[in-house]
Amino acid sequence: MRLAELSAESGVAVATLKYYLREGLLHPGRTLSRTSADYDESHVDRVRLVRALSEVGGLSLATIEQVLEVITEPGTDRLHVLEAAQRTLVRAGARTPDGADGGSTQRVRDWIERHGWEIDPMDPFIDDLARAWEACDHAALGLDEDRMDRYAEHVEGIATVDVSTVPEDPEAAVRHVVLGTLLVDPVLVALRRLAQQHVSRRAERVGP
Amino acid sequence: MRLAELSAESGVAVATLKYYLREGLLHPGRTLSRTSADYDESHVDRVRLVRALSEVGGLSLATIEQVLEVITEPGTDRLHVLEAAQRTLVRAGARTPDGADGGSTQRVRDWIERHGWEIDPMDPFIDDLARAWEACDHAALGLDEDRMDRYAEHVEGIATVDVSTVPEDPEAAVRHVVLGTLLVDPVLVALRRLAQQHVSRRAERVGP
DNA sequence: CATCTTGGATAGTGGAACTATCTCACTAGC
DNA sequence: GCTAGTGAGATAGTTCCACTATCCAAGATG
Repeated sequence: MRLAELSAESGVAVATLKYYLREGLLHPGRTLSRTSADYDESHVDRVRLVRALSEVGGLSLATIEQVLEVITEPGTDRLHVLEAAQRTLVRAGARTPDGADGGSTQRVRDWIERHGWEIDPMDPFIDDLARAWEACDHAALGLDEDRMDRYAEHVEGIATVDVSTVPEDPEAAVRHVVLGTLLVDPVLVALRRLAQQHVSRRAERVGP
Repeated sequence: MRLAELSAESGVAVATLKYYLREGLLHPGRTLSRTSADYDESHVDRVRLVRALSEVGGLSLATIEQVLEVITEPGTDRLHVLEAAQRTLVRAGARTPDGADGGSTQRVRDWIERHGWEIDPMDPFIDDLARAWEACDHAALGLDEDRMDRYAEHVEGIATVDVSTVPEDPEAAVRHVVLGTLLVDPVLVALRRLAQQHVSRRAERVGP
């Protein structure tokens, strides 16, 4: 198919597709002549994935490029699947260069240990959690360790579902973990809003 | 305190604080003379909140302005606390103007009904969920209704914790719900990453 | 053959979030 | 009192990002 057809198929403007080609987000089509190239289903899929990561996942195009690099690159050996995926996710989530201060990071490490989770103490998501927790503190939301325990219990259930659905094939696994993490996040966020509605409505009916 | 002190206290550049003042994100200090104004703790808190919503929550300054408007505005009556909060959150989460197509929205409505949640069929988060779910479909992540049920079960637990921690006072409640939703999202996202690590490591030790 | 597309290259646009400069009143030190 | 320096406010400029519009030459189309 030609670029204009790819545009029609994916709903993305031709000029934008050219831009994606330039930026390396979209692999070039098979050049037929100086004025025509052939694109196939893989291009449609790719464009849709880029749009999904951008619009639903909220990632920047630069980040998307890195994500694509990892999930399309073969040669990840079986043992390091999750490791590779996590490394990608770390870079995908990188927001500000400045980390949380040492104190709040230590609080997270302590909490993890007390909670009984087996996590590498240098895991970069510890820093993310520390920053997010700290922000809740400043806003006086009363997010204490007890409430964190209760959240963690439910999140562990979610993670169990996540892990149980990872395919055997190592290459598919990296793709699944990376995309499953990035794209399911918004699903869970929306579910949380809906569940809050349901729960509070139920409480209202039962309560006063 | 003077603007320079507020800057030192909050770690935000003076020029940026001036910009926030111009944009109405920061309430003006008490003007002492043509060349000095007095800022207090409320300003420090406000700046930290803006930074938290921006850096941790990933909101745009325009959105933050709307959020601040709602949580600082008094006069929300007791009954409409959650409604007001949800309306704010809808606007806070608004990304792209185009919604999901009718089919995938209907699937979400059907799923909600089968799942037994009591949700307004016109709730705007249904559209968010539809879009996010659709994106997972395109990526072939195998997110079927069964897996959605399992996610929902755990998310309901999270929402129960959320609702149980909302304060009685209606004004405090709006603030708590809005900020608690926006700022705790990143906490849960980070927790999910860590929990995946923990769960998969545990599975590895038990399994092959 | 004349016209219309197409792919590729280059430059321009608009919005967001700052940042730098300028002016002028005020204040502190002498 | 006088001068040097600082702070507040206003204005204009910068940087980055994600596109978008224009141009051109080669090739397809009628």
